[in-house]
Amino acid sequence: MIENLVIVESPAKAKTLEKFLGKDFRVVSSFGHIRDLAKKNLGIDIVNNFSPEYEIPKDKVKIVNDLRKAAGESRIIWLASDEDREGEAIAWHLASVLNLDPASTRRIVFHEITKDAISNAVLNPRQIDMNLVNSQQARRILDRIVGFEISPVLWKKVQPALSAGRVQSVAVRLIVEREREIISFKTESAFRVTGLFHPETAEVQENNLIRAEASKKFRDEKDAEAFLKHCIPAKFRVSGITVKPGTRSPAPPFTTSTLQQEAYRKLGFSVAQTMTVAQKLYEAGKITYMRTDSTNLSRLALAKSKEVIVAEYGEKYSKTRQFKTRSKTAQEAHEAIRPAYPEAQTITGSQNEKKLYELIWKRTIASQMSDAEIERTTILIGMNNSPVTFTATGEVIKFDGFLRLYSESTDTENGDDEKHILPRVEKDMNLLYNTITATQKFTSPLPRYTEASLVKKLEELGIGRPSTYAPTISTIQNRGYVIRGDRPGEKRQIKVLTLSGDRLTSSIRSEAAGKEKSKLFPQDIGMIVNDFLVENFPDIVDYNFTAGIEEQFDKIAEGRLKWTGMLDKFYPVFHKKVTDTLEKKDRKKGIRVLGNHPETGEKVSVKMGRFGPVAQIGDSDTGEKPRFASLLKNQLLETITLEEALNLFRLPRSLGIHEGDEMIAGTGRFGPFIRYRNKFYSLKKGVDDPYTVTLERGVEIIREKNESDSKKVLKDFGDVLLLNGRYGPYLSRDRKNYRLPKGSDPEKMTREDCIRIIEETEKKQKRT
DNA sequence: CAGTGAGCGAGCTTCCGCTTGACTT
Repeated sequence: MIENLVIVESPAKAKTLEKFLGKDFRVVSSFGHIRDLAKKNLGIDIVNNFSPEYEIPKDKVKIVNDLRKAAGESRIIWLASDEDREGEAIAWHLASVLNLDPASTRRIVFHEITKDAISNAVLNPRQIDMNLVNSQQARRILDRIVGFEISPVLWKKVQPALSAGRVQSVAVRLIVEREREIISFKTESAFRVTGLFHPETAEVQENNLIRAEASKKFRDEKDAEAFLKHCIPAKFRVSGITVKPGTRSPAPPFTTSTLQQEAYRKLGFSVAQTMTVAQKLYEAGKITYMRTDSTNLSRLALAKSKEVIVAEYGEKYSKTRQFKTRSKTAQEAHEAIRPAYPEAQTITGSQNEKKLYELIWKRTIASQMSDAEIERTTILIGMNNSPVTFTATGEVIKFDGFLRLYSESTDTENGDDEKHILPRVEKDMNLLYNTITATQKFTSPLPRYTEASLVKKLEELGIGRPSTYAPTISTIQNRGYVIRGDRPGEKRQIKVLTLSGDRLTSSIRSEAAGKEKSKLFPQDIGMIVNDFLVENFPDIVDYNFTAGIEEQFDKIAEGRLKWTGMLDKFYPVFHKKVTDTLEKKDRKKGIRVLGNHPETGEKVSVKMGRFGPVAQIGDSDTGEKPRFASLLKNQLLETITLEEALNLFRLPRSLGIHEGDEMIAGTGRFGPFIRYRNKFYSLKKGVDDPYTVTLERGVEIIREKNESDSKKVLKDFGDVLLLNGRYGPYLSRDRKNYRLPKGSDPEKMTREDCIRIIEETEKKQKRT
C-alpha cells in the first residue's frame, strides 16, 4: 500500500513533481482529459436537461485502467490537475470514473513546482468545485451542439465532409474578410519628399548630413516637381530643436501565442513546428509548460534571472518585474514559458531546439532587465519661401538596458523609418541642401494573415485556447478552406525626382508590390462556407460570440447562473436556425455569371462543381449540353474575369497529326501536358506554354522523354526493376519503391541482391 | 495520375480542449 497518489495532467510534470515529494508519494499522469462526450452521435440528451453521455475514448482506456489500479493501492488520492475549468473537470471525471471516496480524495492546485508551493497546496486541500465543473460542461456541450448541428447542414447545402465550429469558422471568416479588403483595395500614390542637408559653414561629409522629411506630400509628379524647383532658390534654416528623453521597456515573457508569433518572425517556424520543438524542450525539462496564457514568473525564476543578469551585466541592468496578463479570457493555470533553469544560457539538442530555447531564454531574461534610456532629437527645418517644413528625427541610446539582449520583432517591416544619429546643429543655423528627392509611394492594403498573426488576432478576440491554436490552423487548412502559400508580387514602376544643385533629374525604379510569403489565402470553398454561415448563422460567427458566452461561463463558475439554464436559453433559438436553414431549397454553389460569349452569346458562368471550381459556357435549360472547364489553382470564383474564364476553354487543343495520330495539349492536376498515343508528357515549366506549344516542339518533347526513360531502367528483372531516379538509383516492385543501402553498386547487383534489399526494408518497416 | 460536371441512395463526414506518442519522409 502506498500512502499517497498524486494525479496530474502531464507525465513530464509528474516526473518533476515526484522528485520534490518524498517516498510516501507516487505521482502519475492522466494525460489530459480521460472522458469526453460520446464520439458517435451528439452525445447529449437534449430533452433530458442536456444530460451528457460520457465515454472513455479508446486511447485512454489503458491509462484509466492503470489509474484505477494505482488508486486502489493508495490511501489518499490527491487530484492535482490545473486550476482552471478544464482542470477542474478533469479532476471531477477522475473522481467519478475511478469511483473515488470523497473521504480519501483531496483536490489541490499549485502554479509552480517549488517546495513551498507544493507543501502549501498539500496543507490547503479543498473539494471539487462543481460550479467550475459545470461551466466546463456548458462550454463542452455548447461547442458540440454548434459543431455537430451546423456541420451536417453544410454537408447537405454545400458539400460533404465540411465542418463548422465556434472557433474554426471565425478563423476562416477573418481570412476571407481580409481577402475581400485586399480585392477591393484601391491603390493610390503620392510623392514623399526627403532632403539631405548640411550646415552652410561646413563641407559636405558623411557624418554631418541631416536626413529630413517634408511635412507635405504631393499628389502627383507635377506638384512634386514644382515644389523641388521652388527649393532651388530657397533658404533653409534650423527653426527648432527639441531633445526629449524617453524609455523603452522589455516585452513580457512568452505565452503560447507570443511564442508562436516571435518564432515565426525571428526563426520562420510554423505554428505547429514551434509547438513540436517546444514540446521536446518541455519533456527534456529545459523549459516550463508551453501551453499557457500567463505572463507570470515564479518567485524562483525572478530570483534566478536576477542573479544571471547581475553576474553577466551588473546590478544596473537588473529590474525585477511581474507582468499583468493582457488577455481578458486568460485562465492562468501555468507560468509564462521560460527556461526551467535561467542560469543555462544554451542547451544541447537539435538546431531548432537550440534556437527556440535561446529565443525563450533571451525573452525571459530581457523581461527582467532595466528599461532602455533613449534620447530623441527632432530638428525642424524651415524655408523662407514656403510654409513646408522638413523634420529630422534621430535617436541616441543613452543606456541600452534590455536592448542589449533582445528586442521584439514587429509584423510590419519598414526599413524606411530607421532612426539614426543626427549631427550637432544649433537653432537658426543656415543649412544647404545636398539633394532633395521626391519618391513616389504607393498605399497598400493590410497584409494577408500568417499563421502566427492569425493566432494573435484570435487571442485578441478571446477565441481558442493555447492548446488549440495550432490544431485550429491545421483544421482550416485540412478542410480546404484556406491554403498557406506564397505570391511572387508584381513589378511596379516608381518615379523618383532628384534635385542636386540646381539640376532636377527624373528616374524610374521598380519594386515588387504585394509580394507575400507563407501567408493564408482563402479558397473558394472557404469563401462559400463563410458566406453561408454569415447568412444563416450570423450570431455564431460573430467576432463577439465567444466573448459573450465566456461571460456566461464565468457566471456559472461563480454559481450565479445554472448551466442548464444557459443552454435552455441558447438552444431553441439556435436549433430553429438549423431547421430553417435545412428547409431552404437551394444549395450554395457560389454561382457567378460573368457575361455572354462574344461569338455565340451563350451565358458564361462559374460555380463550385462536384470536383471543384468550374467555368461553364451555356445553360442546361437551353437544351444544349453546356461545356465545362476547371479553374486554375490561383483563380478564385470571386475574382475571375470573363476573359480569363473563356481562356480556360482554349484547352485541351489539338496540335495536329503526327505520324497518323493526333497530339493534344492540355493542363491537368499536375500542370500543363501534351498527350500523344494515350501517353502523357509534362511540359517544362517556364519553357513551354500549352496555349502556344507547336507540333514540332511536341515531337521534340516526346523524343526527350523517351530518351530519359530509356536511361531510367538500369536493370529489368521482370518483377523487380532497378531504376534511375531524381535521387539516384532505386528499386521498384509492385509499384512500391525502395532505397538502396549506402555503398551498393547498382552495376553489379543481381536479382537476388535486389530481392534481399526489398525483404529487409519490409521487415524493418514492420518492426517500427 | 493528366477526368469528371446524370441521378439516386447507403453510409460516411463534424465540434473544442486537455494530453502524448504513433505514424510518415
